[in-house]
Parts: sequence; C-alpha cells; structure tokens
Amino acid sequence: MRELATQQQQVYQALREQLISGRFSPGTSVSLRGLSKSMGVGLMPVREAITRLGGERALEVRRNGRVCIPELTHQRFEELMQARLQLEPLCASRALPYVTLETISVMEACDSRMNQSYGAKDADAYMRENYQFHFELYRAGGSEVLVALLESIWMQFGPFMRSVYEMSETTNIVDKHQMTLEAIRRGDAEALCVAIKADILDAIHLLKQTLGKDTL
Amino acid sequence: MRELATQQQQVYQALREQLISGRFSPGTSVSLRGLSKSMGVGLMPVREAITRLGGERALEVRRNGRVCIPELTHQRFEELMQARLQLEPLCASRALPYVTLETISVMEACDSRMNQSYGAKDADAYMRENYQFHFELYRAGGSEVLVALLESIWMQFGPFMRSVYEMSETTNIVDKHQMTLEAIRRGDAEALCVAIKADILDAIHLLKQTLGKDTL
DNA sequence: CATCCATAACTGTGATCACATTCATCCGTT
DNA sequence: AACGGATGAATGTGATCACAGTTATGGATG
Repeated sequence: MRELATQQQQVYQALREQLISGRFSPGTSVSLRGLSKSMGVGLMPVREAITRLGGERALEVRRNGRVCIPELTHQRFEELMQARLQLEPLCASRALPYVTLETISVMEACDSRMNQSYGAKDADAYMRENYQFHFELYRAGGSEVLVALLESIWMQFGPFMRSVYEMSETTNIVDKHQMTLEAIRRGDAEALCVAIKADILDAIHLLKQTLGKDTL
Repeated sequence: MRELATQQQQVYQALREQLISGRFSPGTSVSLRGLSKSMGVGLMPVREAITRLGGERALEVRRNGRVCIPELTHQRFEELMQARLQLEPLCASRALPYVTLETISVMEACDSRMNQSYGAKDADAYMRENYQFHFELYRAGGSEVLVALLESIWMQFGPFMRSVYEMSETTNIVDKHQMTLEAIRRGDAEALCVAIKADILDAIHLLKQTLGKDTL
C-alpha cells in the first residue's frame, strides 16, 4: 500500500475498497455531509473523492447533483460482464510473462484466505480477497491503462455481487481459481484465458440464477 | 447536446471536447488557477471538472497533486489500442440492431464534414467529426457502460493523435469509414467488426509509422 | 561570468460561509 | 380520514480565504 498523503486520497481509497467489497447496497444515496461526518473529515476531501469516483462511474451523479450507488440493471450487468470477458483475458495474457514466484504465492495466499472467509461467512473479506487474487495477476504485467479500466469495472459491479453472495449457498468459484493458478504455473496463456473466462461466466451464471426472477 | 446546468459541467464538457480533439499536447501542465482565468470561471468548477477527468484517466494527477496531460508512451498507446480492439467491435455489434436511418445519415454527414476538414487542414474539426462518427454508432445501442469506457479511452489517446495528424500527409482512414457504413447498411455484424478493427489498425499503423523513430 | 541563496510567485489542499434548490415533514383544510 | 400546501431541514454549488509546499526568479557574492 502506498502512503496516502492527502485526506481526499484517504477518503477515495476507503470508498474504493468499500465499493469493491460491496459494502454499499445499490440505490443507497450518498451525501457529502453524511460521509463527511461518518468519516470524520471535512467537506472538501469527500467532495473531491466523490467527483473522482463519479468520473470512474463507480458512483452515479444524477442530473440534480445527488450522488448514489448505481442501481442494478440487466443492461448494466451484461455490459460490465462483456467488458470483463474482453479485457481480463487480455490483461492476464499480457501479465503472464512477468509473473514471478512471489506473484503466485501471493495469489495462493489470497485464494486460501478467500476459502476461510467463505467458511466464516465473512462477505467483506471474501470479496476483498477475490479482488486481490485477480489484480495481483493483472498488475504483474504493468498494464496501467487496462488495470485502471478493470478497476473501474470492478467498482461498478461490486455492489451487485454482495447481494449475490449473501443469497447463494453453493459456490464453486474456487475451482476456477485453481484452474487459473495451474495455467499460470504451466505458463499456458490459452488455458489462462479459458480459466478466467470460466470464472467470469460463473459469476454471470450465479447472478442470473440468484436475481433472475426479479430483474429478468 | 444536453443543457449544461452547472458551471463545473460546462468546464468538464469543454475540457472533454478539447481532449478528444487533441487540442492539448501531451506533457502540457494544467493548473487550476490558469484554467480558471482562461475560461472565466471560479476555482471550484475547474477543480471538480479536473478531478473528475482525473478519475477517467484523461488527465494525469501526479503524486504532488500537479495535473498534466498524460505523456505519450509506447506502453500506454498499445494498451489503449488493444482495449479499443476489444471493446469497439463489441459495442458496435450491440448497437447494430438499433441503428436507424437517421443514425446512418448522421454518420454520413460526419464523414462528409471530416473529409472537408481534412482538405481544409482543420485538425480540430477533423478529430471532432471522427469522434462523432464512431460514437453516433456506439451510442445507438444504449450501451452506457461500454460507451463510458470508450469515451475514457478516446480522451486518453486524443492528445496523441493530434500530433500524428499534423505530421502525416497520406491518410486513407476514410475508406474504412465507407466500409463501416456499408456493413451497417447490410446489417452485417461480422463485416462491421472487421471494418472497425481495420480502422483501429490503421490508426495504430499510422502512429507507429509517424512516431516510430522517437519512442520505439 | 558562473554559482548559490533568498525572495517572491505559484501550486494544490482544505475550511468555512452563502445561496438556491430539493426533499421531507407537518399542519390546516376539505 | 385524505389531500394539498407551507415550513423547515438537508442537499449540492460556488466563492473566498488561509496554509504549506514547490517552483521560478532575481540579485549578491565568489
């Protein structure tokens, strides 16, 4: 972790992690003064952090200026997953040649902690470790542009996945993580792409199965 | 165009168009008070607009807070074009079923104005019309998420392309636009993807040929 | 003439205040 | 009891000020 110099960076980072962990429910309205008090900082830092996150489409700024967590839409969800399917295999392939033994061990540790969190019903930790598992890989290649795009995407669907996690009981995403790790160890780019796509397709299937009745 | 209610939205929109048109050179440093004076508005509007654009990675906010137009890097350029190659055909395919006759005529008008601008050596207009040509199509499908991602990408490589345009003499991108329009008229999704990929590959080739010696 | 240091200008950060608009609440009327 | 309008709280927007850090500029000294 980088040292967070300014207050706005601290607020930005905190909100970012909460979004990726899905600690915010879709539709929740966010107010400047509310966040300001709850985080114990002035108005200006949260103001800048929020407009920045608005630029990353992680928060929705309505026409009247009110800010809220984007609502779950079939359209939005499908677009986000399509974008993941296009970009994540690409980013993973680019990273593969630069993966070190330490990268792998960090990913293994994330996966291990993820299983523990799943057993302990700790949704926050589960989501966070899942994020770190993927991005430890993506970041290895130094693809700053692609990683930034993917982070924007992950912040956008974070709030969705939380509700999925809380509803679902049977998850076998772990297997896809093992598939991913094996492909990396073999240095097999194609298998890596297949594993990652399978992981994303799992998420799609899981969410459609869980929320399918409500939102089509 | 939507009515721009607040000042920050006006500043944001203005900067956005200038970035896409490539009116800013890479490396140019942007200061709050400088923009504030040159645009005739207070500090706050430009402050919010800039942090928002920072979130979209259209402007680079350095660790010390200084803001500037991102520098041209071989790495960055390649990533941006790879992302385009992945996302733009997808976005175009999704839009194809929703294309109306008016969409086509708007695109034709853009292409026509583009040729005029090219003849008149009006780089600003050329870049702007090229943007509108593509996004008139992408927006037709209502893929808000994908369009937002692509707009972020276009703002990031806008400053690059300007220098390319000013150096190059022989451009045949227009042909690819005709290819695109024909594929749309036939409702041929595959041909549309091919045309768009060809357009992007043209841009890649053009830039590598123009700047190839300096930055590898 | 070159070098170094002090001064001045400029930078982003954050706080605070004022304003207009929107939202919710509650009271009065029908 | 239900509806509608007025009042109050809460919201984002923008201006202005103060501060600390950096950068540029200038002159004095070697």
